[in-house]
Formats: sequence, C-alpha cells, structure tokens
Amino acid sequence: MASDPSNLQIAAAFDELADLYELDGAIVHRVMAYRAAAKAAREATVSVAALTRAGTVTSLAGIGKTLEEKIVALMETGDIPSAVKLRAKYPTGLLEMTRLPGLGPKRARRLFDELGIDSLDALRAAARGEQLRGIKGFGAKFEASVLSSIGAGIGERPAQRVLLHRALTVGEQIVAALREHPAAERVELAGSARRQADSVKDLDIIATASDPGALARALGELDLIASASAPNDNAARGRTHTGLPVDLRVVAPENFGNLLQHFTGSQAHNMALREAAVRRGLHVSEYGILDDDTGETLRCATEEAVYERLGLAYPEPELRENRGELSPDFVPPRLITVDDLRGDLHMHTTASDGRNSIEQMALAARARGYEYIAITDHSATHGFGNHVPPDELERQIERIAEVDARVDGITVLPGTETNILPDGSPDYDDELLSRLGWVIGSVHTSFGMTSAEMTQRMVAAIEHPWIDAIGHPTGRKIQSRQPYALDVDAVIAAAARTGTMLEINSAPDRRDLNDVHARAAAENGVLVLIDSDAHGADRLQHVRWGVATARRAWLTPEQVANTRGWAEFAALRKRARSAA
DNA sequence: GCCGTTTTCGGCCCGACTGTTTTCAGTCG
Repeated sequence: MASDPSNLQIAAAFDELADLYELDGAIVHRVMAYRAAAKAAREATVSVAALTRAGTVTSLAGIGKTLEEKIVALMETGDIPSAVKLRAKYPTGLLEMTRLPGLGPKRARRLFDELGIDSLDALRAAARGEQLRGIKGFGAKFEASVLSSIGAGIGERPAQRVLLHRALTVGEQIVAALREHPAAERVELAGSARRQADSVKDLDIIATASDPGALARALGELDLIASASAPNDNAARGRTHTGLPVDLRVVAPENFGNLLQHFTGSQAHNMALREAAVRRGLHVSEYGILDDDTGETLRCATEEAVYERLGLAYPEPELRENRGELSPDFVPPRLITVDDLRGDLHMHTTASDGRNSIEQMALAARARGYEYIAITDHSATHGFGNHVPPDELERQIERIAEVDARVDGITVLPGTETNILPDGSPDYDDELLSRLGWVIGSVHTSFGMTSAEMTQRMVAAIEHPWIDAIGHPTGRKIQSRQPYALDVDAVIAAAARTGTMLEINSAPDRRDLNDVHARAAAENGVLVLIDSDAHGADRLQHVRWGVATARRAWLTPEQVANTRGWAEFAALRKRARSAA
C-alpha cells in the first residue's frame, strides 16, 4: 500500500472479514470480535496504523494479537490473506442476499450450498421457479417475500438512512402532537434520533398514557403519518410521508425508564451495560433489572434509576456509544448547549453564494444573542460564479466596516473563507489577509490527493500566519461523500502547535469535524469552533447540529472557542496571539 | 477472536418475532 491505511479502511477490512466469517459459519463471538474491532478502529482517536508500527495497537480494547497481525498484513501487502481466501469462496452476491429481510448469513449459505444461488438474480429466478420451498426451512411465504423485496430494490444497496435534521423535523412534530392527546402522559423520542446521531433509520417513541390503546391509535390518525398498521393496546407503527418508519410503544409508568433506556441505545452501549450488570449479578432488559440473588425484577420509572441501580453515573443520550461512558471512573461532562454560543465565525452573504446582506446577517445574529460574527464569503478561486476577487474583497471590507459601525450591539468582523490551494496556500495574498479580522481556510477542490499530499497541504495551511481556523476539515458529507484521505492526527497536532482552531461545521449534511475527531482535537488542546456556515439568515440556527456533534464529542463550553465573550475570543485568534 | 475481582480456558447481552415448526433456529433490533 502506497500509504498507511486509514482507520476507516482498517475498519472496513474488519467489517468485511466479519461478514465473510459469518458466511463461513464461524461462531458468533468470533464475528462479533471482528465487528467490535471495526468499531474500535473507526472510533480510534489516533492512527491505528501508527499504533501498529509502534507495537501498541493491542492497547485498543477489542484488538488482540491476531488482529494486530492482520493489520500488519494490510499495511505491508495491501490486503489480508484470510480475506483473499474467503472472497474466493463466497461471491459478493451472497452478501447482497443477506440484506433481504428474513435472509441472514446462515440461510443464504444454505441456498448457496444446496442450490448454488450466489446473487439476487439467481435468487429471484429460483423463487419464481418455486425451487426454494424444496429446501428444509424454506417455504412459499419466503419465496413471495423474496420476490417482493427484490422487486422493491432492497438488497441492491445498503438501507439508506435519513439525515438527523430531516428525521427530527418530523419526529419532534409527532412527539408534540402526541403530547397534545388527552390520554398522553409522558412522550419521549428514543433511538439514534435522541442520541443526535448523524443519521437515523427510524423514529422510536416511548410513552405512558392514561389510556394506552387510545394513544396508540392516535399515532395513525396524525396528519404527519402517511400509513399505519393496525395498532394494539400498547404499540403502533406507521410511516411518515417521506417513508420514515415510526414506532410508538406505550408502557406502564413504573417501566418507563427501562424502556426509554433500552430504546435509546446505542446497541453497543446496551451490550456493554448488560455485561457490566452481569458482573454484578444483575440482568438488564427493557422490562427491568433482574437480581440473581433475590430473583426479583426492579422496574424503573426513570432512566436515572436504571443507571443508579447499576452503580453507574448517568450518561446523557449523546454519550451512549460505549466510548468510555460506562467506565467506573466516568465523570459526566457539563456538555455544551446552543445557549452557550456567543458568536458565529462562518457565514456567507450575497457577495458570494449567500441569500442575505451583511446587515441582515448581523441583525439575525444579534437577535440570537450573539456578540460577534465574521462575514466569510468564498474567495477568489471558488468559481461557480460566486467568487470574490481581491478588489471586491477590499470593497466588502468597507461594507462590513460600515455595518459594524452602524449596527449596535454586535461586532461584525471582515473575514473570508479562503480556498486552500493544492500547495496549501490561501488564494489571497498575505497583505490582504492581514487586513481582515478573521480567516477560515477550507478545501473545496482537488479532493483526490493522496493522504500524504492532502495532509501536507492541510498542515501548510494550518501553519499559515493569517489562517485562523480550518473549515469543515475532512470534507465529508453524511450519506453522500466520504472524507478526503487525510491524516487527522497530524492535522490536530499542527493545529494544537500553531493555535489554529478547527471547525465543527454545522451544515446538517456535514457536521465536520465529526464526533470522534472533535473529541480528539479537544483532548489534544485544540480550540474547537462551532459555526453555522449559514448561506441565509434563517440558517444561523443550524448551529444546533454542530452543537449536537460537539455533545457527542463530550465537549464542554470551555473546549469551544466561540462560547467566549468578544474580548476573550478576539485575543484567542491566531492573528492576535502572533501580534502579542 | 478477545479477555481476566469467574485470569490462560471457557465464557462472551437480552428478548421478540418469524416461518416452518411438532419444539426451534435464525433473524432482528
């Protein structure tokens, strides 16, 4: 391999091995070990390849001697021998087959062994020919289900998840509507939406009610619900008009804490929680906590009671990913909230591709209670007809100064979002950059560089004296674009060394830095910035999504630069530090 | 395959649902 495999690539290799070993009939715990190792690699805050070279990779929980050898092979040869062997044995079509509902690795393997079915096409043909029912454990209903699933396009691609902001927009309306119902008592969102994950698969809602059946029936009657299956006395299931599944469970008040905890997850958190409980002679489920000694089940009205019975500190939902929140020495951090923000350092106006004027942005920011903003339109080489050439930026500086002088109660900084060119330099000259109050550097072109090249480019930008912060540092777009190849450790180290801030961009499809990287940045002493990247005054509120990511990164207000008042923030800018 | 106040082997979370079953394995969350 030309350069070290990234943590994401190592994680992908382990996930693939988990799938292949599962098809191969390995015991479930071995498969789980590979999946756990993939999670460990994906969430490691340092380069797994670098740890491997240093001989310390087995210090990561879930990675032992065997997996260390596989990483070494991946680094030295670009592949893992056992994966090569298993790939030759099981066609990729088999993995696509296991995406169909009701068809897992065991049953897919049986169809492969007994009928030679190795693709969705072959499976459809066999189902049409009624050949599946000849295999023990398969029947006519399964053939019909296969044809319907394949007809619906399931299996051709992994199930698409919905961006958090879209899911919450409708999810919060559904919760609000259910709370209005006369039978409703408590109604709470659970699941990955409650944990503020990047994307969600469905909406889980947990409720208590004076008349459970009435509340369950109410779900399907909401205008927000396009279709619903027949509700029973304590559960209902429906779909929104965009097809997002919604599950409502109505429970007894004395069990509400158990259910809410269970359905908030994450799965990894719950598994680790139950393992910790077993070591104390307790068994946790959605129905309560069973005590081995007494044989009694403790039911919990609140989540707090669940964690308390297990002797654990209460973790906010955003922290429930089994990333240390269940450790005995876990101390709940005071997580940042939207109300902690005092400024926004990344937004656009009509000078580039924004929809509003400088003044409109300033007034909207002031209405949010901010003390300061920076106007950061795109720079000279942005293209798309939205660039700001140097002479135009000079006029923009004048316009911003005029608004800053005229509008009371908020400081408006003249800034730019300058492109980081392939060689790492900004696309305005230093003299012009020095006249600004704030500069964000972002990569918008040449995404295809190697990791070494991209890292060198980014570090050069970080070392530039007039670049105060790096915008959307990895370039990822949730569900649509992978981050560019980049050694994030090196970027964090350079940012810490130079006093350059790293942004959590709040655009709901970016949230970049992500939770894992933002946590690593803060732990290494980098000041994190939460910006809206608003292209209109009504988008300043997008900081909600950046704050959500920051909370998932365990960030406190102290670790986020723009929670400071203006005087303090001003002095933290790299340009102010250099001058001092 | 990992891991250890059950330590180097024998465990490794919990329960519901489904279709094909006559007692359950596999799948799913």
